[in-house]
Amino acid sequence: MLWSKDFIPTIKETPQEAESLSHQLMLRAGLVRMLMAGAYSYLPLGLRVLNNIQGIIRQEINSCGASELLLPALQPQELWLKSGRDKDIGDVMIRFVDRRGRNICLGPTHEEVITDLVKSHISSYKQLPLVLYQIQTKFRDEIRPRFGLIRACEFIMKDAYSFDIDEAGLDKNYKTMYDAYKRIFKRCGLDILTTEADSGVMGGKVSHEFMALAKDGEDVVLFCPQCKSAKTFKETDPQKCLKCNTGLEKINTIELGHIFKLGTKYSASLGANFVDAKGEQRPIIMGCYGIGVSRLVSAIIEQNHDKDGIIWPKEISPYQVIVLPLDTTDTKIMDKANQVYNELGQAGMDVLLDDRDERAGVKFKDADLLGISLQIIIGKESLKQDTLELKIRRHQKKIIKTKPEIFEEIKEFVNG
RNA sequence: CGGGGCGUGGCUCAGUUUGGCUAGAGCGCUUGCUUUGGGAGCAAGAGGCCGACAGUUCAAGUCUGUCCGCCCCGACCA
Repeated sequence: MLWSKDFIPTIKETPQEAESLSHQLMLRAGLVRMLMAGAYSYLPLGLRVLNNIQGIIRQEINSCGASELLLPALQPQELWLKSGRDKDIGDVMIRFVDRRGRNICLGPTHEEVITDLVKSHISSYKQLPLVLYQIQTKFRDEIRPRFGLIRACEFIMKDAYSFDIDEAGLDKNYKTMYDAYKRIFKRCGLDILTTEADSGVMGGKVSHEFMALAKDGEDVVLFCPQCKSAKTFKETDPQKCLKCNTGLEKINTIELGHIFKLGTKYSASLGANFVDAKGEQRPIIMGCYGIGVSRLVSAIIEQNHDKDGIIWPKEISPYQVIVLPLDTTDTKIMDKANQVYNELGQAGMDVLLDDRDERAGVKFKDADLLGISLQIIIGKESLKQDTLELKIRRHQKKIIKTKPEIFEEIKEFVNG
């Protein structure tokens, strides 16, 4: 992609509307723009990041034997009355009456909808277990949207649901999902803690949260430096670890994922039963597994940045390489830049060419701000010596070698 | 919803305390010349009903009231 044809509005100064660091960098790097509090437009670069995150999630969740589907955001409120959650969810759910007088809501989550769907097509233990998931936009009229994408009223969630004949099956799916979550967050370059958590509105007995350490995070978690374990406490705060008696530390985190053993809460209330081997009707045993996909973008930035801007983990980087010709009026430099750009593209790389007629300083600053993993700098020097200059954004390390050698370095970086 | 802060060209802000006549700066944008490896220099331009409405006054960006919007702290959550 050519920068001049793309839409990457970078901002030099810190926007007044943003206080938290990830929010500031997202705006400055041209990833998102606010439409109103809690609702954001994803610009081309932001969408690329989002797609990369979703790609990782799909790979890992598919490998758990789950099938992706897509449920409607529009839901009948009736389902929520049946499940008994209508009152619990309260005003967080966006409700309206359509022209036919039906009471509709915009889905804040989809346990009811998926249970209703599965109910009419699953009738035998032979059809179970089943794991379904979707990546979809959720709507919640949050009491206070804040920190940009961290708490938005419209956000993207990956929500998976497991259906089993017994607790043992649920335990197995739960563990599989738990392990997949660990892999997902690792590939996203995130340092996370898992905590035993309160199930809240979701219901069920057991749940775990996946928390990213972040200075600007809104969730305070109690962490035991000895056991490396953490717990969220809603009311009473113990001073010391219950296992080893070490003093607990309070740390700020962002909740990225939450998984629940739901049991029969939804299957029982909505009548999702199956016939077991003995011919008896029993409610399906369910689990649900959420990841805040758009929230991940913020968390990744919180954990991967320096004073100059974002440093994307390589699988997340909106482009793998950015090529910086330092003088667009010099045809030799531009020829070389175009050549490198084309060859990298032919080699299957995602490449951005900064073909703007800007001074070198502007290009360096913007490239560092965007945080694309690799930069190829083409100026008079590299032209004279017939070499290429590669800069790795994470350590700002510069490598000057011949073109084939640099291409080899890039390959190694991407695959290594 | 309760508490606090803010609202002035696209962006960051000054000016508001103590009302005063054509509303400013820097960045960005347009044109020209010069520059060209870490957000260039000079020159000439374009761009504003000072968040909205109502009031006080000879006079309101500035004072009063109401409303709207955004940010931060609390309950909620991925």
